[in-house]
Amino acid sequence: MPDAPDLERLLRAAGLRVTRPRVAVLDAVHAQPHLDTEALIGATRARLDAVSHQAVYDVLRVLTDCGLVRRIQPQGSPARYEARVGDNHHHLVCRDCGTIVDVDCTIGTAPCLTPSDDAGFAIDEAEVVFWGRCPSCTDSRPSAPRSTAQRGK
Amino acid sequence: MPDAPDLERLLRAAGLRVTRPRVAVLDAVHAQPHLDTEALIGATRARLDAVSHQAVYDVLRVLTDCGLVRRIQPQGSPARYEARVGDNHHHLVCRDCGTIVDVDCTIGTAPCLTPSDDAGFAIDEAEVVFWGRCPSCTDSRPSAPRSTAQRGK
DNA sequence: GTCCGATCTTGACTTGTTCAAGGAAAGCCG
DNA sequence: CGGCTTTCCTTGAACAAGTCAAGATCGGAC
Repeated sequence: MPDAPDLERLLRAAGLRVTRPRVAVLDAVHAQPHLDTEALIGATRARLDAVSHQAVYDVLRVLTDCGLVRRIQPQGSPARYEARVGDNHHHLVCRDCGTIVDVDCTIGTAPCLTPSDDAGFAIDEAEVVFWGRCPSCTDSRPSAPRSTAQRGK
Repeated sequence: MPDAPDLERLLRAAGLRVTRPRVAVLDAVHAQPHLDTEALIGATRARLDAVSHQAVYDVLRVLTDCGLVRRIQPQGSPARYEARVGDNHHHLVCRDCGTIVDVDCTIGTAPCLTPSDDAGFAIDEAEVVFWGRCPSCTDSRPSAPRSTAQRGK
């Protein structure tokens, strides 16, 4: 996990100004992947006691736009962010508790799959989400109710 | 495309009461795939002049729960619905205008892919979204701004 | 050290969706 | 066909996530 100078370097390399909120948000995303915005606001405030939620939203947008973080948003979940970018990996999502786990892409380069018929589209990414039930949810409730993904609150 | 008696049969087969709103919503979803909720409310009202938005939300939830329609929700877009269910097909989404196109699954049976490492998950579905630019957007703006998917309003 | 423009704070506002209470209608039964 | 029960729909309010806008503040070039 990169330390503060590394993070600053990342920001500068992307042509962004280095500010305390940006470093803190970027650090939080590196520290814990797949957090939603609300959790990231909390994690950012733990690093830097006062930041507005708006600042976090802005920073996340900027970081996403310049490719320093990736935004993912499985159905039924608010936006989540992760720092693994550029390696085209995919995700496993638990239908019961909402847990997200990374999976490496089997193929390697983006887009790792190509559709049978591209309908004339210029495709640049294939996003894959594997839906299922994580080990602990499988154990606790062998056959759970079908519901849209709800994260354990 | 199924006609009214077919739709009623579908509802009954799923163990649901047949009501005018349900038939109308189901018909609308069959008629035009990939509409969002707001558009579906409009389409439903065209068939049946007064329906509350809440009824449409409820009906869509029920239809989704019993598998008569499928709910999809690409990043940055509100929920959309389609009547093709059970064939495990995937989607192509235009980053510029938000257009969604169906693509048949190359493999055939769900889950059509398996991750390199399933982390102990019991996986039942692999959802694939191909991101790119549709033919008309490619023509009009050879290199467009990167932005979260916005549908042309 | 100064200055300019990018960035953050504050606070209100949209949008998409859900909750809750009561009235209406579907379908069973006689 | 008419009543009864249960499910469904209407109305209206509430909620969550995210966005907009105006002004204060800070980063970094000079």
